[in-house]
Amino acid sequence: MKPPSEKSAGRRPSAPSFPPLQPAELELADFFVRMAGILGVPRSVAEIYALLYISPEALDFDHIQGRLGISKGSVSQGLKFLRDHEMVLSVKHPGSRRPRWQPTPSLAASLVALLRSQVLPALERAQPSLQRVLTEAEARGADAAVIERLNRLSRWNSRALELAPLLLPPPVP
Amino acid sequence: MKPPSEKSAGRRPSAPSFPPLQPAELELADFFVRMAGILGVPRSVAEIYALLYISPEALDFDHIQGRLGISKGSVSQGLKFLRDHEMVLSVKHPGSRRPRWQPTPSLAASLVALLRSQVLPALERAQPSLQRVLTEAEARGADAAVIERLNRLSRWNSRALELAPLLLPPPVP
DNA sequence: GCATCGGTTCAAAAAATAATGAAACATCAG
DNA sequence: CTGATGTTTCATTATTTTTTGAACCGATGC
Repeated sequence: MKPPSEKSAGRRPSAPSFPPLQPAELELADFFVRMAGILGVPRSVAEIYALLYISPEALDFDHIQGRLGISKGSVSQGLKFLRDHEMVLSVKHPGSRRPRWQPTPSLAASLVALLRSQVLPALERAQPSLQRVLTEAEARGADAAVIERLNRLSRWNSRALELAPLLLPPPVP
Repeated sequence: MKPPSEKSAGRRPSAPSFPPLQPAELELADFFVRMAGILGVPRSVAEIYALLYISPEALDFDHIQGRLGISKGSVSQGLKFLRDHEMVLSVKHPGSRRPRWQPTPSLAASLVALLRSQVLPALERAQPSLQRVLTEAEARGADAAVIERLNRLSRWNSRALELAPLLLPPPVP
């Protein structure tokens, strides 16, 4: 399916004056990249998260870019993604205009938010479709076993939809 | 992240003598494709599953290829994937040499098998890494908060590993 | 044997996704 | 206002993943 191309071990050049990732940092990044891969989150995003996760201090934009050796665009988009999913927080250091970033306290909550954003929309979009398919099948007097299958699927989906908001309460924006 | 290219709505030409997917079938296929997409399962695989799911009869290789209008290679690989993940069963119709395929009775079980195969290996590979990262951090007297984070992560991971076989019992092959 | 059926494999082509970086934009300080 | 700073946008490029199809392989029947 997706044997996620291992070879990217070769380090990219870091921007001037920022040290590249150290072995332990690399290893953690690797872990996050792999996990993120399961849900199709791009590596640059996972790397940013890993870096913030292992850093004692909140880091600003340039630090992130410099240490990971990735482009401005990637950092910007990566942070946007992480922000949107409530996986990072900005702290405003006094004396500097640039926000610094750190992971939100609860990784669990972050994962929940992420799943939520991935799965829920799919379930929602599916609901009317499944309904239609089912009705159509019944209308044309389709095979009983098939109708039963479709029924189960549709019930599943709507139950999941009902439950979702309870288990994964949406943030109050 | 992955706005899964909608445009593939244009139907591919079906092989001679097999009708293309009907609207209801298309709609169901769409649903499965979307769901599969979340876990990075390729569309051809999802389409095959959807077709079997909505068909009253088990279908053979040529039927699948013909109705979906995809290549032999894709059908072969797709069926292999579905077999490997215990999502389809072959029934041998008497009088014909070719196996016919149908979905396994429990979609839930299938999903579990799929998740299992995706998540478990990642957790396993991660365990020693996380351990190393943690030890290293402690050894060099890293920031206490970071050590705490890493600890939690590592504990999480190993707990998940312990639990996994209980929740998702491996098949007896 | 050897020809045909049923598929599988795998290198090459096509499609999808992610990363880059220059230009555009927004905000703040003066 | 105006210039500098800090970030976002987005067309282009690079990378990765998926699909294709022809060559190949292993039955099975003759």
